[in-house]
Amino acid sequence: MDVNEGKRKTPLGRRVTVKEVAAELGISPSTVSNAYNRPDQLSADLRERVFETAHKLGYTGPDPFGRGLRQRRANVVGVLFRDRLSYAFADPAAVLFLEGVSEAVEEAGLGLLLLPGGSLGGRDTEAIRAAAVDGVLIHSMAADDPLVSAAIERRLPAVVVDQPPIGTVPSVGIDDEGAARVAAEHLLELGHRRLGVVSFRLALETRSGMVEPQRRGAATLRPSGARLRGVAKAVSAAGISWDDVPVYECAVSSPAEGKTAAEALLSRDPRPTAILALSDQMAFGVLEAATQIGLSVPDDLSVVGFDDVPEAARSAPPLTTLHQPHVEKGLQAGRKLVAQLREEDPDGQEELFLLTRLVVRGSTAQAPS
Amino acid sequence: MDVNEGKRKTPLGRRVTVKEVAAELGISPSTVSNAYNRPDQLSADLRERVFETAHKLGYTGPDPFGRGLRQRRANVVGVLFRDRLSYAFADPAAVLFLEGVSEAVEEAGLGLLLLPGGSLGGRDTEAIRAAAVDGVLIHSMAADDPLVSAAIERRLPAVVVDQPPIGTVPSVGIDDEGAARVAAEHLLELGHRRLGVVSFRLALETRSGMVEPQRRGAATLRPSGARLRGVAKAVSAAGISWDDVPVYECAVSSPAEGKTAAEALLSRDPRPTAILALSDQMAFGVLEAATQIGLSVPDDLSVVGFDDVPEAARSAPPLTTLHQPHVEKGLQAGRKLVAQLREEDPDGQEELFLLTRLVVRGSTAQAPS
DNA sequence: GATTTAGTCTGTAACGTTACAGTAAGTTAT
DNA sequence: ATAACTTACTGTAACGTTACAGACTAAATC
Repeated sequence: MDVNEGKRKTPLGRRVTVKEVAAELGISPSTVSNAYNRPDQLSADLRERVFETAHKLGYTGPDPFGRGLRQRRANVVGVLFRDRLSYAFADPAAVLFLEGVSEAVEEAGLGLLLLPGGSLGGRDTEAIRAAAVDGVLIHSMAADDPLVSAAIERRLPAVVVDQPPIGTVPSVGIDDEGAARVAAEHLLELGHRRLGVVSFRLALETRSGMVEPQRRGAATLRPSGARLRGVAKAVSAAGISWDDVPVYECAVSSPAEGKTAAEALLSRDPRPTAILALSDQMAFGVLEAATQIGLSVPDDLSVVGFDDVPEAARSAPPLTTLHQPHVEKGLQAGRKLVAQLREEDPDGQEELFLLTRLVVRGSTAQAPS
Repeated sequence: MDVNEGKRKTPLGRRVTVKEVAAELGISPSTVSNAYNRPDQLSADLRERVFETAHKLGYTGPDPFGRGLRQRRANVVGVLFRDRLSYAFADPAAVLFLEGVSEAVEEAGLGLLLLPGGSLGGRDTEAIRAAAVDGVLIHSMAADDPLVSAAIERRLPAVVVDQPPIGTVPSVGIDDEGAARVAAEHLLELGHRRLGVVSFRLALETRSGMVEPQRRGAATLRPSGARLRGVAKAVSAAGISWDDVPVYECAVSSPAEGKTAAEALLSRDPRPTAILALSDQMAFGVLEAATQIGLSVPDDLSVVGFDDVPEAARSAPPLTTLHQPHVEKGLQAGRKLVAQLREEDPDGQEELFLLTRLVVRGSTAQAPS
């Protein structure tokens, strides 16, 4: 149960503290502390002697816990993920986001603490309550997630990503609706009239399968909900009934799920001539399904992805996809959080939108006549 | 400079503590603490009342710093990376490793703190010294890296990955030499006699370019050094002089660098008929270079990768590569560390080797005659 | 009726650090 | 010669928590 059953002693017995180093040198503990934290407060000579005796006694620098308690600061920012961490690492888009975040925290000299959203079902708020962090980045969580409330309650500086601002908590994201609309319009302009959509999760709870029209509007996860709205607007504008466009919801954004989704969509009659996937990962699964069924992409089937992960340029065929600046998103979110930590005056309320663009590659073509 | 210039007050003024909650209810602070940490130590009724008043006063649970100081435990494990964190996230192999680590820490209910190895040049040991962690995973660092010494000096439970055990610190890795030998033998068995090798970094300092024979043995980074040894043994056994096999060292393991490397190798006369890349990322760059030069893979050029990242199965052509259980590696390393945290009796000295295997796909074929 | 056991709750003393206010001596300016 | 700085160091009081040893009651056992 508990992580520490055994005895809790350092090999050498007791832990060495500033006090002991100070005693050994006949100076004040403050001076030892200053040797590590404010070199300008003592002579270079004494500082050197402090380090020497510290090393001799086995003191390895200020204890993080004592320092944290005193300074009320951890020099760490937390990132809160919707699902288990291992899911985040399996999602290239999330990884690119983290790449950007890590750039921001590194330039500020902070550490990066990853916090799991708990096993998919049970939302365990313990980790977020007990985390020693100065601020937190909330990544793509449902608006009604108890984890978000737990984070907000701690009144830590925070930034939310891919979701509307909450109270005074600023946000960073893209225009999901507009972007998806552009992607759909690309297919419509190529003459496709029978589309299929592969979406990822629409709400907190997990499910896979076809999405009935009445459920489409009720998404609590902003990205998928807004994107479906964008597609709906595009097809309606083209004179196609949105209710007639089949939408498949995947529980996780993976090639395997995307393949399952494509199999379901492509077995319908009439068969779609184009599939729009709301993530590249799922689009790769769509490509695989098409190949397996014997459909040629883009001749028999056009496929559009969303994200433009690096692999999209290398797939067979190269994927037409909606580019989203994932790294930049992480960088901006991280910087926004760091700014809050520094200035303590939240520029609040602010919502930052990053630009997207359609990248046309080899997976889309004119609709077959 | 400092992260906190401004005033450090909670919106509501002072921070609420267990003491205040206790005072409000006329009970002992210990009891309030117990309400959160040891529910069996008080009546369900009182516990409920504690939570109520806590909420009323704005107390959001035990402060992580105070708790950490008292318990001498953070419930967090750190992962130490060789380079900047953003580099780690850009490397799929490192990400898969993290996926495994996160699985291990989640099953133990711990957080995951990522620690940068500092900007490539300057090794900043500050982050590792000041990190509030219970243990640390040291990922693929050079044996002589000052960061490793800093970590070891703190006498934290630790596990090193892809590198020999240090003192009593156990390790997890693969048989790099044997694995690389298998990969090379595959090419030799296909009749290739003119090989080229694309390696990643051999030592702590960063450089790119051809590797002269005398430098090949002096690698301080275990994976690349051992793998080159494996290739050397394979080619020597086939009657080829290792000194005649061109080796190109890339500063980072990326497609772009791999492409540059391949361009250098393929412009040599006589041109290699097979290239062995020590990572899939670099192999993808080799494929790209070949296509651009007008060489067909595998007809004109065979390419072998190393890692078997998921994308290897989807590239054009699908990549023959040496499979390495990255996720498993992270999982085992994480579990080993957690075991140390729990039992405090390091099973020490232990070195765990995971199994690898060659996965033959479409990027290798018989040597052209 | 005496003794044990179990269930609740309490008081205090660390945990290791650094912010802050201050002292004492030396240096420079007026 | 006095005042005003500067440099180098000191002492103490928190920071917020929980481990630990016990105390008090009520119920169970002999």
